[in-house]
Amino acid sequence: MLVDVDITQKAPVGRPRGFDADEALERAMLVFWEQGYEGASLTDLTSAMGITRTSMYAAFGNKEELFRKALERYTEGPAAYGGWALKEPTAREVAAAFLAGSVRTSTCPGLPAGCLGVQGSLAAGDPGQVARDTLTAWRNEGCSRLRERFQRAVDEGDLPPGTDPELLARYVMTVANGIAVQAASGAGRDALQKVADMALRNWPPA
Amino acid sequence: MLVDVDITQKAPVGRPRGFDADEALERAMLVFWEQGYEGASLTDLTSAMGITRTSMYAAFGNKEELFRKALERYTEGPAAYGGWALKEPTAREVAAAFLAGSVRTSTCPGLPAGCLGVQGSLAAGDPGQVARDTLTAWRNEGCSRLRERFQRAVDEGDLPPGTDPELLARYVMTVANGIAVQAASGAGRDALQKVADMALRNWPPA
DNA sequence: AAATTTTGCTACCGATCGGTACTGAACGGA
DNA sequence: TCCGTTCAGTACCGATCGGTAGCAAAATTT
Repeated sequence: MLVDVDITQKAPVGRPRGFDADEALERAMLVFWEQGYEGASLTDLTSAMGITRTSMYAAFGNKEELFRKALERYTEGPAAYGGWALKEPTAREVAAAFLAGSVRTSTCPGLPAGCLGVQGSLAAGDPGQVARDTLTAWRNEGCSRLRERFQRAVDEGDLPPGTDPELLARYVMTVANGIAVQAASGAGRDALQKVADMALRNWPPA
Repeated sequence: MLVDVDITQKAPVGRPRGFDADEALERAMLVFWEQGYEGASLTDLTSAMGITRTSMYAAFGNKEELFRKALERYTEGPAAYGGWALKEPTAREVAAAFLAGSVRTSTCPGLPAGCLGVQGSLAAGDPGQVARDTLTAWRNEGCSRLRERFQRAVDEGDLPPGTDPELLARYVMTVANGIAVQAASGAGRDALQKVADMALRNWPPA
């Protein structure tokens, strides 16, 4: 059996889709962010995306897949501060950048308050457990990235020997998660940045 | 028009209810805690409560009222540590007791992980906005209680003059909320207690 | 121009949602 | 004992849930 591999990526036979899939995904992400997985109905989603149910299923699979892809977009978009923070030179700057990014994204004007990775689905009934588990894994993944980064900082002498990277990572992630909840409760950016500053006042010295 | 006022409270005419309303409410609270407001269907709730839909509506009103009453029970039960913590003699002990209580309740074996006041409803669609607002008010109420307590601590000299009680309260509540999210993500009691300890290492001296 | 493929649309699927009408039985007060 | 009230249970309400079938129009390939 011969298979034609599309090298030029220019030959999608048939009528091309009439909407921007990226922008549609962006809209879906915002709805999930604001209303959570269970609270976002297909009607909410598709009307925000500007497409019909048929087009949505053809382009994204189903609601769970749409959520997964929206989370990926969230990770590379509003939550990209997580990856950037890991590149800071010192552990303390990593933590500060991570918390500052969390504050900024959770309180961004024009965007939903809080964090999709937290309020997307913390507790759910049967039909929403896949989404819930996906988000749990997402948060724990972030925690692991921080831990690895702090472990490196210990190895490099950036953090005092004997420092527990696991604890530090959990601590930073806990504060970030709390910031997200507080933002969803209506807390403002300045107040939360002060909280983030306070959370770093006891950081291990270099 | 004459009205008979029931002074003895011993004359409920008609057939008495055949179930323990308190225990039924307890069961409902657990379902809301585990699955959230939107994720808990009436079928889930009533089958856990061991009563029929009719009895539930007669005894508690509707789903929103049931949730409100379940939250009250949660406040006086698993979340009673909040009230106890305020009675500690010093601000630092208040904060420590609050966070320790948050860790214990969020990771109690046999109970759902996390905090009903957080994961009950952080983001919701239209039908769940009342529950969401109720929880937001509940969390902000807790924040206010802490602020008042810390204000008193400042007035009494327990905290250094110039200390910002609002910031302290927000800080403690943020960490507690983060602990709840972490517990819902599977974090264990010991790990979270270490996080709570770390969060208090920079507490203002007395 | 023919062939192919996806579009956008309506209408619909079975299942479940929160909530209620109706019924017969069980209980208390008179 | 009889009346009045509330019980628990079933069956059902309209609405909405996530997901699809079928179709004519549109757009790209060959």
